[in-house]
Amino acid sequence: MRKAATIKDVARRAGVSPATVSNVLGERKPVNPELVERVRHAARDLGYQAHRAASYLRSGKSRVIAIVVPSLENPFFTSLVAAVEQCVSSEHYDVIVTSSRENEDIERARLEALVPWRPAGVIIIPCSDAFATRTLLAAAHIPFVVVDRLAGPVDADSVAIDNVGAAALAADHLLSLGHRDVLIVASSLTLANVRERCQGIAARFKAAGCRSPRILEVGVTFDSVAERLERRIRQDGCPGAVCVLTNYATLGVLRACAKLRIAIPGDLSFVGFDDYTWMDAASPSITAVRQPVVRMGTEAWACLKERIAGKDHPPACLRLPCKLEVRQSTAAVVSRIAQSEPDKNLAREVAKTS
Amino acid sequence: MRKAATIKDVARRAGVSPATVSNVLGERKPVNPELVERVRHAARDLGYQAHRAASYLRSGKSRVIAIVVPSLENPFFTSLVAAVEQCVSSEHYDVIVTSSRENEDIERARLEALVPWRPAGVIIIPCSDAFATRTLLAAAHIPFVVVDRLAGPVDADSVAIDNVGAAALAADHLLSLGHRDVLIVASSLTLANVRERCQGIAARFKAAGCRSPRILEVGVTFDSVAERLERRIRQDGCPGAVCVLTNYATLGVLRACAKLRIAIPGDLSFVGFDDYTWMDAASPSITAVRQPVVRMGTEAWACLKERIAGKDHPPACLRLPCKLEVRQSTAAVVSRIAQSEPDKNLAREVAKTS
DNA sequence: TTGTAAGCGTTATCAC
DNA sequence: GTGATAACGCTTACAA
Repeated sequence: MRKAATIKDVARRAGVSPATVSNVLGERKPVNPELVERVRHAARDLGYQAHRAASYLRSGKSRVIAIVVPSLENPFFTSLVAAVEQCVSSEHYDVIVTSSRENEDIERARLEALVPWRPAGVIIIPCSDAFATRTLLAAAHIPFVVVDRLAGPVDADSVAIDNVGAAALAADHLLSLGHRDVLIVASSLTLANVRERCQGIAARFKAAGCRSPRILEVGVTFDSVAERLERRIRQDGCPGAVCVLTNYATLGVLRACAKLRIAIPGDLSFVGFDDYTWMDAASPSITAVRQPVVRMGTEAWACLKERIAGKDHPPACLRLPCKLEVRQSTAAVVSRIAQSEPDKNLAREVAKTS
Repeated sequence: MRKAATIKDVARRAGVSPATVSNVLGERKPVNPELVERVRHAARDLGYQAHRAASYLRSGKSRVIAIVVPSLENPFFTSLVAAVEQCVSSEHYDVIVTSSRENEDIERARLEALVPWRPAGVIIIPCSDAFATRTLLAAAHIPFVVVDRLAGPVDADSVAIDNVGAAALAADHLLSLGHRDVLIVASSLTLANVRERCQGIAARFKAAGCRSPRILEVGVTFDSVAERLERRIRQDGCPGAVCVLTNYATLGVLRACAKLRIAIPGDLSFVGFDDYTWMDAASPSITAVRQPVVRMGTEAWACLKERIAGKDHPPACLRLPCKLEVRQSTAAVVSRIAQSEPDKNLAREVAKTS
């Protein structure tokens, strides 16, 4: 038994034609119950499995979904992959996963490698708002859904969080605790979702009659976050609160605080972005905005499925609400002095710690 | 341009035969430079991309690697996926990813769905040592490499860490700090890798003339870990040190300690398993055994590639060394009393906290 | 209801 | 070096 059994082998063994085998196994056309039994039996005996490449080639239906994410080291993205994989596999599709490693050239190269598979559909988190690679998918007539990162109004199906609302949750929480001296820490303002989150915070502060928090851009790597935040705090002193708008930055802030011996929430109240298990286990546990990642995955798949089915409505544009998980890293402001005037003593002390 | 261009379209446009197009684009046979140019040009004009299903069907070479992991929510597994994806995609293979969600039935179902793709090879972390599903792969003559979880001597290529040595690193570290009262926390002793890690610790303690640490099994979910550890500490008091042998358990221990107000490393020294970014950012930062996950991925791919190439040597059995990252969560024992006799005061105080 | 035969897009074989 | 032609394993008209 060196080579795998083919449909002809099964047909011969069951004493029927290949077409009948196909009809039985694919449950396409009604077949005489007796033959069904014989075919099923023969298939089982031979361990027959239809060759997917062959059936796809003939039928034109591919049963493959590709998912492209900027990184497989970021739990937000892998959770999305997990969610999609679960939906999709329950409907007998398989998932090709690919990472662009936050690099547009890699994104393009990976997509070029995917197109020849002619997947039934693609779910993609582009590594930049420009999403220049969309032309590749459009040219190949492959339906796709954009998740998480998208610039303003897109003329394609998209699923993301309500960025403005998510950030507003964090802002309201800090405002209600009396914080006015807040620093926003975000990866890069070139991403529209980050800009929207900033707007969400600014709007709430404005509504509360406060000046907009300053923004610190810190890049996408863990190290750059910690380093730039550290430099900022050494220069300008420690703000009363930090609100992070991208998940990687959350860890960088914690490291910087640990290094500078800034107590959370004593010296600094802290709101993280994304909600991971470790945030609940950390001491103090971290208050954070939780993205509905599983729902994002299921909604993206729902969108995509419609397109695969050939539905031709105008682009869907889903914006999902987030939740704020309030934990121990945020506390009420105690003195009015500390909030209106950054603590110069701490700043000086911190500067010595080098 | 409703349908994608085929090789025939390119041939017609370049004024050559399909065979020549195939030879040019696949760089199989030497072709007249002038024709090469014409073919390349025509292909570019038409945006031609060879249909992978068709080429696979004819050539029998699939360029797909499947990777099966027990979970896509565990960073150790996703890092492995990331590592493999990077290796494999650089050699023009694509990756089908599938999660068994720690369930043998799902593992079987997913593998049954994969086999019809006839992937060139499979990299799998089985969800149990039994790895009953291996027969599926063997029957289909699909080469595979087992990673991380394997029971004793396997007659298949395997890549894992040196479990005994990894745990010994943790044991030596704790011993050198004067710890004798150590509690081992592990998911489940039904996994051979966990048993080996326990042995590694026991061996070092024996060599140091100490009694073997007790072992607490805590299951595979975050909640069960925290809950069972909490119960244990309330009953028996707080040990001088905890050594965790599975990555999920690391977080559970931290949560339990936070809840019981056990200070790390003041009351309890703590060694985690696996080394994630958050461990470095946590306060205190966490001493942990680091698995060489990227190397595990590259080695698994190297093994698999040999099998795909048809090499027929006896099964490779790679065991990679781990490193211990010493950080702030472990400290030397201060008083001799505290170490030989668990602190009953703490235990009593803790019991009140309910 | 079942069988026959064509053909999906590619690559391999073998003439030329 | 190049081009017909067949064949990969399957699905699907269409004929019986």
